[in-house]
Amino acid sequence: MTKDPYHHGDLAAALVGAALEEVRQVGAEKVSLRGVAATLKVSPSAAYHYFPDKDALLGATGGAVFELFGQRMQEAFESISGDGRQAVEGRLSALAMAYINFARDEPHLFRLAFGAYCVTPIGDKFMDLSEAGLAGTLLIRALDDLQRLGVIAPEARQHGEVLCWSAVHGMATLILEGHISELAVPALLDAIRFALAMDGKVA
Amino acid sequence: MTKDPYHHGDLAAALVGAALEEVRQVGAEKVSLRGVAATLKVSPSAAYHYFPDKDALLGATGGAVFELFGQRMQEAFESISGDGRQAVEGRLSALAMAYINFARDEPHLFRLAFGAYCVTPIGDKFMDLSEAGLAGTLLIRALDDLQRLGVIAPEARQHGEVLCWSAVHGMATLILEGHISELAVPALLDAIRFALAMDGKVA
DNA sequence: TGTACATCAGTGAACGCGCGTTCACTGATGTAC
DNA sequence: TGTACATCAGTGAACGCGCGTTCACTGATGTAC
Repeated sequence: MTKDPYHHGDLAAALVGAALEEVRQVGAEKVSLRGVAATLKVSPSAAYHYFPDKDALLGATGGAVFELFGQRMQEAFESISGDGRQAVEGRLSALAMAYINFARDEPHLFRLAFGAYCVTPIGDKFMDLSEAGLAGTLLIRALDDLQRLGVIAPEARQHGEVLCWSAVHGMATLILEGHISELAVPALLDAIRFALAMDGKVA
Repeated sequence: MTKDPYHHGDLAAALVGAALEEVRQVGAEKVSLRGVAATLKVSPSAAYHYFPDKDALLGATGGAVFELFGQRMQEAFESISGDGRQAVEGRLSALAMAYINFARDEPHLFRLAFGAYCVTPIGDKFMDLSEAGLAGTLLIRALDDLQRLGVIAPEARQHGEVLCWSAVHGMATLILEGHISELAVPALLDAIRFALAMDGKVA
C-alpha cells in the first residue's frame, strides 16, 4: 500500500529505516542526513520535521539497531528447545555465537548500537542486565536454567552475568576490529564453560 | 633545544604528537589535519611531506597510542614486585585494572587504538598474544607465573589468555560506552579469579 | 674562507566539495458548516 | 454534496562552513670546490 509521493506514510520511521541501511553499508561516520533523505527521494529539510538534528536521527537509528540485535538474540535463544541439560547449555552457546556473529556480519550496525551514539544512562544498580535490553534478559534466563538444572553452582551463577557478558562482548569487538581471529571463538566458549565449572569440576 | 620556526626538528613526530593530543581531547572523528597543523603553527600542506593523507597520520597516531597503552600496562605490571603468590595474583589484577582504567581515563585514545583505524593484519596463529603488543606479553607472563606457582591448574592456564583478554577488553569497552557501571569491575575481577579456579577449587 | 648550487622543508593561496541547517514557501488533507 | 479554511507535510533555494588536498613557490641548509 505505497502512498503517493507527496505525503509519506510515516517519514520518521522511513528515515530511521533508510539511515539504518546506510549505516549498515558504509558506517555511521559516513552517513549524511542529506544522503538518507535522498534515498527516500525526499528533501533534506523534511527530516527536520521529525528530528531536531542529525544526531537525533542517528540516535534513533541506534535504538532501532539495538532492537534488531535483540531480535537476533531471541531467535538464537529460541532456536533450541527443550529443558534438558544439553538444550540449556546449547542455549547459552547459541546466545554467545549470535552475539559474536552479529558483530562480525554487521560491523557497522554493531558499532552504532554499542558505540558512543547510544549512551543509555545507567541506573543505580551497578549491573542490571534486564535494563540492557532483550539480550540481557535472555542471558539471565539461560544462566538461571543452568543453575536450576544443577549444571552450574550458585557461586558460578553469581559470576555468570558479568563474566559472560564481558567476555562475549570483548571477543565480539576484538574480532570486529581485527585484533583477534574468529578461530578463537571456540576457545572462548570452552573457556566460559570451564569458567562456569560446567565440566563437572563442581559435583 | 627548540629549533627556529622554519625548519622543524622532526615534523613527522611532532604531527603525530599533536594529533594524539587532539584525539585525546576531542576524539579521532573530530580531528582535522588542518587543526593539527595549526597547533604546530605549520601550514596544512606541510603534513603531506610526511604522510600521504589524513588517514595515514591518524594511523600513525593510533600506533603511538598503542605504544602508550603498552607502557601503562608495563608500569602496572612492574608496580608489584615479588614472586610470591600474592604478588603474582596482584600482577594479574593490576593489569586488568590498568587496562580498564586506560579506557575510562582516555576514552578517545582507547577507541583510536582499538578501533577500526589500527587494523593489524592477523597472522596464521589464531591467537598469538605476543603479537598483540606489550600488553599481550605481560598477560602471558602473569599467567605463566600463576601456573608455575601452582595457583592455577594447566587447564585453567590454557583458557586464561582468551578469557582474560576478552573479559577485560569487554568490560573496558562496556564501561567506556556507558553500558555498564564501573562498579562492576570488582565483580569481574572476582569472576576471573573464580574462572581460573584461583579460589582453591583446584587442589 | 667564500661562493654556487642542489636539495630539503616549509609556505600560502586556491580548488572543489559535501555537509548541516534555515527559511519562506506551497501542495495536500481533512474537517466544519 | 459542496465549499472555505486551518493544519499538516513536504519543497527547494540558499547560507556559511570547514575540510582534504593540490600546486607552484620560496626560504633555509649543507656540501663541493
